[in-house]
Amino acid sequence: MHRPRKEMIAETRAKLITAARNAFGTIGYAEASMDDFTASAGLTRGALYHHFGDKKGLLQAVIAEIDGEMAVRINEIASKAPTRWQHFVDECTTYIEMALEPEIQRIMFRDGPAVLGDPAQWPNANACVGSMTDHLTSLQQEGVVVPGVDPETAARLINGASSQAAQRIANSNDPEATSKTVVAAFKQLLEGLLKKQGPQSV
Amino acid sequence: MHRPRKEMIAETRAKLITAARNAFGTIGYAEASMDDFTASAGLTRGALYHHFGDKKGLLQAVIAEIDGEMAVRINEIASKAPTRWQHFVDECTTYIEMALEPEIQRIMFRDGPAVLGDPAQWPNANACVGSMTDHLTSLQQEGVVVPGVDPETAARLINGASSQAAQRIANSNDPEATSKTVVAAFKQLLEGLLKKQGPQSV
DNA sequence: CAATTGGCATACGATGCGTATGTGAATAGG
DNA sequence: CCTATTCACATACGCATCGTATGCCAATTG
Repeated sequence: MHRPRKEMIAETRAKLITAARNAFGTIGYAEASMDDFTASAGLTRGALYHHFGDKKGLLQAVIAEIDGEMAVRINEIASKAPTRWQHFVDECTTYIEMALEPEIQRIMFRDGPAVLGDPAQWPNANACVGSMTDHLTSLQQEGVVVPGVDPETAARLINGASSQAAQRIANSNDPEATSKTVVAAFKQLLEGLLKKQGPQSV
Repeated sequence: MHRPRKEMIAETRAKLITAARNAFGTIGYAEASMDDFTASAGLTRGALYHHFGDKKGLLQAVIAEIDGEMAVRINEIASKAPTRWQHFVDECTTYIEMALEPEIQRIMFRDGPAVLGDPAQWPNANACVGSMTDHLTSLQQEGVVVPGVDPETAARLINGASSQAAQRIANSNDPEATSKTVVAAFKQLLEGLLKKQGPQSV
């Protein structure tokens, strides 16, 4: 019987990540007491330090998990759109939709950068940008996107605009209406990447 | 002699703000000990609590000061460009340049949002966005910018892209070269706001 | 079955925070 | 000019949280 041991360990890690994710996503990283949320998982800080080194290490694990989930959702969008460009646009709007969740805003956009620094430097947490970069690269090779721009750079800039878009919608009095306005402006900005004439010809 | 009293008070406030700004901008908000940086200003936490209520209140004051300085620099750029659109673009690139400073990245883009929430909701700290919004509104009325988009929304999205642009340049191995690439991509995105044909006719 | 690993808890010291309270100097009123 | 009061700021205390050092028990290994 080799499994129970390994299973229990994995379960402990998962419980810690889940408990921390709940705490970080609601009251925030700084306000989350390690004693409190480890206790809510039926554990102590001893387990936390053993598995993740410190509070920042646990945050990294939480972020890696969320990033993975976001990447899955981004990739699920695939191939429903009539053109590759439209597909890319859909990907972006999906990203904005995900970014509407308070947990994602708090952990990925606010506390994460404050504690771990520039998100672009995070290990194991750039799946979404990677996906967008790939698509931009393809679109550029196909002649849909203007040749001058660096795909990864563009993906990063779009990411920044996306997160602002999501925050604006989420903090609005009328999210439904604001969403229309914001997404329209966002798509307009994306138009800047298109070659003049014939975006829908590919 | 009514002055010395008021002057001393103002000086105390200024010293606290300056000391906090240095601490927040270098080691970061969370790591900055109130005992330490008040002492470095020749004061104690008593003065801090008296004037600013708590650590967050002091951060708000620091942010208001930085925002004011950024707005001044943005407005100084005025009227050097041949067209109003070019003027707006220059404003954006100036914003990116300012955002290259580690102190601004740390306080305005990372710690600030984590501690005080969405920057769009900050009181007394939206001068830059306000300025950009005004220019976009004018440009739209003049027919340079496409009519559909909401100016403030667009300004916010551009702001998000700008901060990403700055972070990418600042964290690059070769900031000079990266700056060219990033600014080029950024300007390309801005093109999306222009009406087709004749951007330089106004 | 004995030895050892390691997953996790407990205990301790240190640090930083918020509040309550104290103090001395500057102002205002008579 | 003298007294009372305000108020800017310091000091003192208790509490929460963190990191580390240590201990224990179950599970694996040979």
